[in-house]
Amino acid sequence: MASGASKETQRGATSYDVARRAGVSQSAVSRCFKQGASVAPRTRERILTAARELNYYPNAIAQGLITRRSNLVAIIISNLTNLYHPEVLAELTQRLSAHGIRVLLFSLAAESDVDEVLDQVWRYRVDGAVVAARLHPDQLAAFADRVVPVVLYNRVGEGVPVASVCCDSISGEHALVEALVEAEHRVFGIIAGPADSYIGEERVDAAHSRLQQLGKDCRIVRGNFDYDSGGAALKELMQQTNRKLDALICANDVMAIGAIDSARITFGLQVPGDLSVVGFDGVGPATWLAYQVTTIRQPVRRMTEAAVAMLLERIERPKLSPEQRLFAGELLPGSSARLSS
Amino acid sequence: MASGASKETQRGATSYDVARRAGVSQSAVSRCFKQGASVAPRTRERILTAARELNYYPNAIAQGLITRRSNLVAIIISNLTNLYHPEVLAELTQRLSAHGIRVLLFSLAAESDVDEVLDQVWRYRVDGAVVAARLHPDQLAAFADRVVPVVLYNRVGEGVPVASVCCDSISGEHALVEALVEAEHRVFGIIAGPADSYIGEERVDAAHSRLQQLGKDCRIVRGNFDYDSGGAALKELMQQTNRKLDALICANDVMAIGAIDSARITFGLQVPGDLSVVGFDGVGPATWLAYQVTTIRQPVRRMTEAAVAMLLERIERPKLSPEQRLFAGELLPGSSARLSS
DNA sequence: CCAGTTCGTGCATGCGGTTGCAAGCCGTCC
DNA sequence: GGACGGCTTGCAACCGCATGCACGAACTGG
Repeated sequence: MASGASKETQRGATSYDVARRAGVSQSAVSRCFKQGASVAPRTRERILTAARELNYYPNAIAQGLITRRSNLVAIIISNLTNLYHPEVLAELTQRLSAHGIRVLLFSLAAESDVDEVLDQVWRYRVDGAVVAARLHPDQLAAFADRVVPVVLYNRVGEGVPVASVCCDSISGEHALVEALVEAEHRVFGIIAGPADSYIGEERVDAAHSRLQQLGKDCRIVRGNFDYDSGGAALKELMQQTNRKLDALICANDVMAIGAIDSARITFGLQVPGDLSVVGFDGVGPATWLAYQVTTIRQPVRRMTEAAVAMLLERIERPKLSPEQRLFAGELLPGSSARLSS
Repeated sequence: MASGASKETQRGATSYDVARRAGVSQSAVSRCFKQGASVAPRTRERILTAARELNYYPNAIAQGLITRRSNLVAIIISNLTNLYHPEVLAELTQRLSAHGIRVLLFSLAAESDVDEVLDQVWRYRVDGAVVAARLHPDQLAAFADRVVPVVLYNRVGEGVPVASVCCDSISGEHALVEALVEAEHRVFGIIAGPADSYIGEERVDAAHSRLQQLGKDCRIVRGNFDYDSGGAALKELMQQTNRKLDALICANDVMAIGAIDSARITFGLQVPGDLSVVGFDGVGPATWLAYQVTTIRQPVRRMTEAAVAMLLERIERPKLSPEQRLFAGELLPGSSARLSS
């Protein structure tokens, strides 16, 4: 049934082939596959039968050419390996699929690839793009010029007004800091993300400023969001604080986990007994028994849903203003930090 | 510079626009963007200038229509969330990009979505597909019928001859089993993957049969590849073996980690002192200090490279035979198992 | 029974490129 | 000086489908 490669199926039957077999015109076939077009039930039946027999599927490429709608959306991700939410990508593609839109995936190995990627994005005449990578304002402006809607994911258009969906770093970090201060921690340290991560900086700034408001000083060391850098940064902070560190705020969960392991194994500390550690994101491993990281969980499902909704709206109505949607994360108490509550 | 939306850039300049501005025919423009076509240097210069001024990019959709090459490859993944190698996707897309091929990503939420996905795959006239999902033989046959090359990733065409790239489960599990037996473990347990995972079954069968050959008995409990199921399966095995279990073989690393945490925290055991645990895959967390899982690391880079190479070959020469490439994994000694070496 | 609708269908055109063919241009060689 | 060959370039015909328009048939109402 699935085999039997006749001449027609060899290279994909066309609407003409179907038309001939059903004894109608090509336009009838086209209408038959279009929602809400006027076709008599009997004809439709004949056409659908012929189509089935020929294994006909409308050529989306040709459709795209004539309708000027490719039904393609580009997803541009800076670094899949550092995407500690594989679910984000899965959720986005599944939600877009549900709306009849296909995903063209671009993964950047390096910042410098952005222009090459955009080149391809223009060529494929995508209907829109979801971007989880750092784009230069000029590059964002190029999207506006070409009237292709963009939604940034956990990024903001630095200077350029552009639609975005983010998890609220500021309120999240404030909550963490307040809980730590409330529990009377004394010596604070922060492990930042890489300097070129906007969201990393935002988290660190939020934590830092709230600490200052509450009259606490702190040391900041930079990591790069990965496991090893968490341990390395902890070591650095231990030196700087003469081992007095008792509260550690990490810009993401993976570094928090690295720091926890290092604290326990390298420094022989109790977590949270001697050192409280908090993270951000709520990734899978954060909930593992060995860690149970006290962290802020991003509402991934709601965020991806919002991103898709915003993008689809803007594909329909390109003039829509560049709304920014901010989602509050949920504080997961965990047990990597001593909290008073 | 990047702004200034003139009429021409509004909806994408066409080759006619460029031709008019450069004072040449449309075909000249086309040739100018085609590798190895004959265009006089002076003309080319004029055309490229005009193209730049108009922000012209050839319409890949139109090119695809006429050349019958979309330069699109579908990547079909069963469940991104369970893809414990995010790098696989990143590597595949980057390698394909390097060859001028774009990735159309399909993520399956459920098995039942396969037919819908294939529908779209046919419509977009992709040049080929990389599949890391379980397809029914009929579905694989459909690819053959339509002459669109497929390469399976860590899957095999059950009954259907189809190109594939796999990590050698059998030799990997044999190595692990032999090392455990050599170190004189006595009571063996296996945590299997879900029944519908071909590769999971293969790993378990390999471990089981080798154990039998070496005169060791073992108990098998099924998990589903995730963290929690590792702990749950360990609990089950502890009951079945009356707590005598001293060697645990897990079908993947994540379950191994779940089991390690559960052994230490729930059962108060030493790993590897009281219980040796081995996994499979070599995912990131397996190397974390707290675990250092003894496991088989898949050579992801070589495997993705091979997958891409095989696919490209078959796009050029569809008649190529359905080769299967098997890559040996590397034994990472780790420290979650007591080994004699 | 005829005029006015409504519905269904075919014709023809165009989306934005590619490419075979032939014509034009120019230099070369006998 | 004329024939010839190579390099450029334009012409025109598609690729597979969507869609405005016109026309015939069926249906309705007076």
